[in-house]
Amino acid sequence: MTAQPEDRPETDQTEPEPKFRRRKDARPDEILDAALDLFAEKGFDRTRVEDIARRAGVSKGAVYLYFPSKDAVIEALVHRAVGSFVGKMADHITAWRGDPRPLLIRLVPIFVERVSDPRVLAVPKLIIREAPSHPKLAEMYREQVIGTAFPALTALFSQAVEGGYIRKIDPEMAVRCLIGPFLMHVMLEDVFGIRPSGAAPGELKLATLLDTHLSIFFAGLDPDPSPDPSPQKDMSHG
Amino acid sequence: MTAQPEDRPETDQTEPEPKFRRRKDARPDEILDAALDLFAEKGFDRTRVEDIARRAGVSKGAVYLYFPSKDAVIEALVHRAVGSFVGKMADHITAWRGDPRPLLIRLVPIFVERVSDPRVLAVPKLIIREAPSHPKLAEMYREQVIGTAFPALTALFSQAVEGGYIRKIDPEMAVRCLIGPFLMHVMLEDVFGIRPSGAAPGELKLATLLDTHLSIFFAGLDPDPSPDPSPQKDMSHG
Amino acid sequence: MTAQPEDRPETDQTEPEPKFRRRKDARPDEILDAALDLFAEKGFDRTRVEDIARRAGVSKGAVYLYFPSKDAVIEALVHRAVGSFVGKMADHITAWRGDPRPLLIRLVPIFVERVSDPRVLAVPKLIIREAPSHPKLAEMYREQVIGTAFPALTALFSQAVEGGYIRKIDPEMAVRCLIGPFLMHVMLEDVFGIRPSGAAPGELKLATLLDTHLSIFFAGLDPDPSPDPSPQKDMSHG
Amino acid sequence: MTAQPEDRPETDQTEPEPKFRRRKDARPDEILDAALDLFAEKGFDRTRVEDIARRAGVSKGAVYLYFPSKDAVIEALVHRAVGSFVGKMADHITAWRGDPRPLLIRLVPIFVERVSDPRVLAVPKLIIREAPSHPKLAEMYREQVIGTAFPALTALFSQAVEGGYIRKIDPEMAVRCLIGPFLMHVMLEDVFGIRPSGAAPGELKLATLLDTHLSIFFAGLDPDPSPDPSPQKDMSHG
DNA sequence: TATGAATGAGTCTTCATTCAT
DNA sequence: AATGAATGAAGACTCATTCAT
Repeated sequence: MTAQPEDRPETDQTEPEPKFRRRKDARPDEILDAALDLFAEKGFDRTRVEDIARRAGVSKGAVYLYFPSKDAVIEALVHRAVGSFVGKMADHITAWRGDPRPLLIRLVPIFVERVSDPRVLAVPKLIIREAPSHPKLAEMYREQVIGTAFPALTALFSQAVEGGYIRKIDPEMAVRCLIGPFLMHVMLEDVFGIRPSGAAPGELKLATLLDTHLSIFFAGLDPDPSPDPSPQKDMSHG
Repeated sequence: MTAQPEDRPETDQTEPEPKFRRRKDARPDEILDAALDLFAEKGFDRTRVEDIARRAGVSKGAVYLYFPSKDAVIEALVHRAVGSFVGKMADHITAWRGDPRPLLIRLVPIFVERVSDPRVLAVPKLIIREAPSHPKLAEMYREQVIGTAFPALTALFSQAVEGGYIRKIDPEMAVRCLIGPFLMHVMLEDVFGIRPSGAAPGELKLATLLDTHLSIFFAGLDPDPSPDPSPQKDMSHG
Repeated sequence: MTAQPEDRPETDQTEPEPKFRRRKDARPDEILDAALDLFAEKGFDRTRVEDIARRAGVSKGAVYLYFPSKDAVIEALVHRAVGSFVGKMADHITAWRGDPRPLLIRLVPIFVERVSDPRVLAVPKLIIREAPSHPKLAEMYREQVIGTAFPALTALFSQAVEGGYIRKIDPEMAVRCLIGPFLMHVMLEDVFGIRPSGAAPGELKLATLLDTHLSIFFAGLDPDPSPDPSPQKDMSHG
Repeated sequence: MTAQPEDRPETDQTEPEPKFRRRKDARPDEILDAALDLFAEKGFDRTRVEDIARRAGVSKGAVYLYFPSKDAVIEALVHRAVGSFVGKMADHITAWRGDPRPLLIRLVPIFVERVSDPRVLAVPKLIIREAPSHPKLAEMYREQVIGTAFPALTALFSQAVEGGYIRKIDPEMAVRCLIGPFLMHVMLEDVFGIRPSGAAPGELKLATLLDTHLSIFFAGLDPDPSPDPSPQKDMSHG
């Protein structure tokens, strides 16, 4: 998942005129940044093109200089967000053989760090909201992001089950179990403003979630000790 | 979470006039049902009051006979959905002492069955989408549903950790790990149309997820055996 | 060529409420009348939908209750105008055999009387102006009006030439010679405000044109007497 | 009626710098040519200044270097078109005494040849269309062209009637009868794409019209022979 | 109660015109 | 002289809401 809006400011530093900057090439990104903020805040339909323009520091008409329509703005937003990040991660995952946990222990923190950037997280959150009215968005994201990451993870679990490295579980479902807690965590904050006790507004404490989740998930993946006659695990409950 | 719109038609049978103005008092619910379908399909902003009216089989003006505004419709929708279900469940959870797994193994399937009803699931999905433009909705849902269920589950894990029934994990995060996979599963279907291989459109295969998830999650909750060899687990719970 | 907007006012007299008249069926025509006036006055592009609405005594939105778009208004205008008048005239013309002059001396005044109604004349004038931006309009008029009348007149002259009733002229061109003077007359007034000396603004003095034109045109049609001295003209027709 | 835009390119050959800023003073004319094409094709309102600029091969801003506004462009167009042609013709006409036919048989073909140039014809066609929104245009054309030509022709017929050279007709109307067929012919092609059978698209076959029209019109002008058997017509003039 | 015609505020989009470069 | 990015006023169209019937 996504955008690197932080890259642009640096190039601006060298610009001689900070006032009337006709930085034709920077404008689209500035507009997208403004749009992302507003869409995340009020939703696509409640955001006026003029709002986007104002926040980007340009006039209403300028938006149409770079994007043919309001719909094109949100589409460009998603397009910009789907970078090579997921592809690279998927490659690593696909190449892996054996117990997935050593790989995940390295990769999940990278993923977590990435989604810790509100701007990065904003895109999938936006897609979740606008999917019914903008199927194109969901389609793009599915093709470029979900469709790359999920099959890779599914294959990872699949070969691990076959190799006996982990418990016999449905690989597709395991992927949902791996990622789900992060989604839950993020949505709880985004939709209801519910944060872990002690977290400041906007603070996600993803590290705590990561620790808790992986400690449970990884332990839960251990192969069933049945070939081992000693009954050290007691499942005799309800 | 929750309407049972299918219940109403039966009660209508007892009405004396089945021809004229039948189900007079059912109108609001019919309108809400129509609205729910449309909001789920196209989102709140893209649904016209006239669409709702048409689908409910009434005139545009009739909607305003029962609801003062379009916003009131979506609010009533959420209001109707938050019944006593969650409260009852929360009571059970709060009363529980000891290993949470025996309780969860009973409760989770009930929860799963409930969210298997598309109409029930439609409400939280709607809230997720409309939250930024309708904070009231999220607020209601947080107060009545999330705010009841999550603290109860948190307390459940909390006492279990304290009692040594499960691994030492952050209880708030554990709740996210418990529910997250279901959210992930549902959103994958809803937003991207991604279903487990072999599932028909609309089919959720929640049972498979439930099996996989709980087998991992429950095993993952086992107290770490190494630092604490003595099985001090107390099974005396109610 | 053709609306009869004058028919409606009479039916209104019987209406009980002159104020809030929800005469759903009269509205479209009122809107078309307003639109015709304004289009004729300022052109299609310079006329705002709100102008039309105001002149028709309704709100902007009401226009969209009856017409899906501004384009649809001008199209409906032309559609309404192409009535059966031309068809009936064309039938008479087509049925005629022999010297065309006795027929024309009856028909042309009827045509002239018809185009004396400013509302009737407004439509072809509008089409002339909007043809490049609304090819559909020109197409409709060509199919229903021009394409009916001109071929009929061409055939009329054609058979007259063959029968030796008139001079050997190109029938297609003769039609242009028959109608052209009226077009010239009308455009002179419409475009440049040039009227015959002594005519009041808006007054067309079509009768004078008719007299002059037909006296010249009819005399001009006489078969050339020199090569053929015998008056073989056959006046025995319907 | 009249521009000769084709004249300019030749004069450019004498320019010393064919590479840089060639035809500097030709720019306005190039812009007008581009504008004329586009106005004729899509109408004034549907033509964007940028379209004109692009077709003229200059930037949008350049148009404003030569013309203060879009309206000024169309006005310049008409201004450029009203040359001395009409004036000279009118002088000839005004000077004439006696039967107008010998004069017309010479002049009408010249007029016809002139309007055979699409660029020349484009201007009056444009005026017809834009008259309601640009009264200034019609005014200019009326003053310079119509107001010169029509009175001259009217006087021509007037003196001919008085001298007994032609039938007693209304001179003003006779002018309409003389020019009308050409207008009809041209509009039929322009508005409805209706051409004489056998004519290629854009081909006007004005010669055929001219033959037909003048043969009828001239014969039609003959003084009524009945009351006066003696052929008093005097054709002896230059 | 119920209807649906009517309203008009709100928003996207276009484009003539300006102006820094 | 020339460019084209930028502006913002203007206008088509939508739709929540009202209200006469």
